Amino acid sequence: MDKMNSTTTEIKENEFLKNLPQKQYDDIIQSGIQKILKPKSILFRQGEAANRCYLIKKGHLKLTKLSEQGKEVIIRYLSDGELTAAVAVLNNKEYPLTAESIETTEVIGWDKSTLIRMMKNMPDIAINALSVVLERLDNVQNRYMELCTQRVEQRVARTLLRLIKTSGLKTSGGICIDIPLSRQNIADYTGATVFTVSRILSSWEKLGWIKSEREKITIVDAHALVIFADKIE
Amino acid sequence: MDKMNSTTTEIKENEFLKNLPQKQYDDIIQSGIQKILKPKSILFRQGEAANRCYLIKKGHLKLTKLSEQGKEVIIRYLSDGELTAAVAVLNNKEYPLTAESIETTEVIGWDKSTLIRMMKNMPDIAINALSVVLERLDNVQNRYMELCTQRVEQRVARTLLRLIKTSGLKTSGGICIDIPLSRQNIADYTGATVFTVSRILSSWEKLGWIKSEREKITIVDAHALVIFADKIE
DNA sequence: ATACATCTTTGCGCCAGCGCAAAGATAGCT
DNA sequence: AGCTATCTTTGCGCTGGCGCAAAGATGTAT
Repeated sequence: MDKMNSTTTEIKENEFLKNLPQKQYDDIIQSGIQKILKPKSILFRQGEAANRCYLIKKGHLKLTKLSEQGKEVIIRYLSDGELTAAVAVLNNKEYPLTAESIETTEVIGWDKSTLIRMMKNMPDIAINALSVVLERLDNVQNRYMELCTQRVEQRVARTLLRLIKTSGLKTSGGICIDIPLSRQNIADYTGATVFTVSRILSSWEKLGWIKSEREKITIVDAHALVIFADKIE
Repeated sequence: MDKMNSTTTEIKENEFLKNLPQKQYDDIIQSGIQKILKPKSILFRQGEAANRCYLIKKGHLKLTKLSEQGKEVIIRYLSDGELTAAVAVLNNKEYPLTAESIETTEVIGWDKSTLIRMMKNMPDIAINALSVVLERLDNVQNRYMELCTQRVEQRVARTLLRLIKTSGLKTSGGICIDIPLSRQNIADYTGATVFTVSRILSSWEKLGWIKSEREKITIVDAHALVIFADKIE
């Protein structure tokens, strides 16, 4: 059992704190505030004044936005090494979305003045941050395009494949997605409804492509899913 | 007749080159390559090796992505003061999308080494760039949410209102969107089809909310459109 | 002027996916 | 063990918006 990684175009090659001398690295870690979140707790909430940005040391966060109709949309799942809420801090605004921990999650937070000071003293940090954010932008733009051009089935397939990359765990029965993931979550993430997602997953289970339990999905035949996701019709 | 601006939450408050001493400003401009694009010409194409990033001095760019099915999706319209393709340059990749000029457009381009050097010497540049990109990320995430939760009519309404902010021109008959904008463009931008967009605009024209000619739209009753865009049902 | 290309409109049929309802499955709590 | 809360599945009807076809409108080149 080991973490999946690499092999595809979406490798996590941008780390916020990469390429830094040990001394600077230590300094940065020191000047931040450590937090340990219990599962399912809120790190910050959409609409609150944004005073800190966070780096995930360990665990996973779910980023969601609430639409005016009160529907929750999942913008992204974040895992270790990723940065969030830089927007808000830099531009002195409200948090544009809500961040909730999935499991026990450790983060480091910096406030605006500290962040700015660090970036002015160590330009590499600003460059790294830029690189991380650009990667994220690219990701959302790709999903925006998919939402415009593909139908639900394909989007769900791609979503599962993406989740494998960040949270896949090899097991004897296939690759298991190592975070609790309900049908509703997938629906909120892909712009669909629970019902449709449930029907789709059921059909894939019948085909033997996946196995699923409550809030847990194991991909048995990833290849079949890849073919399906890339299928043009 | 004057350019619209401000009044709303989406003020363009992040400029790549703001807060810089004149000397540095001049230095930066000097080290870039000026280009003047004729209308409808390609600045860079999706998939090409990315060697430069660009700042728009004057004019408008249309950013599009081609889906695997060959459908064009409009990711964004950019206007003066905005930055593009930083992704590609920083991460040494291909351009993730195509940039095409709408009218005659002036840009300045920097290559990777120049950009990095500038950011290391003048951290404010990296911070500004970060701020610009974060603003863009926020924008796409909002539109992603809209695509997930709203129906075509509302998305089109919001799109027109957004375009007013960056490219609106007050005229006697209302606010005109000052770039050639076809039904197809709006469809590609909102994740809809030409037909649906055409029907929607026709109905609004009957209601007296807008007036339209070929590739040109004038908003007569912006207020009605705002009410409609915010309507929860 | 004429021809060609592109953009726009409208009718009509169709279906992917939603919405609701209701029942079954699974987990946590006392 | 039993109760409650949450998650999942499935049937069924409905519709927003797509897809196609075909005609009209507007702009551009020869």
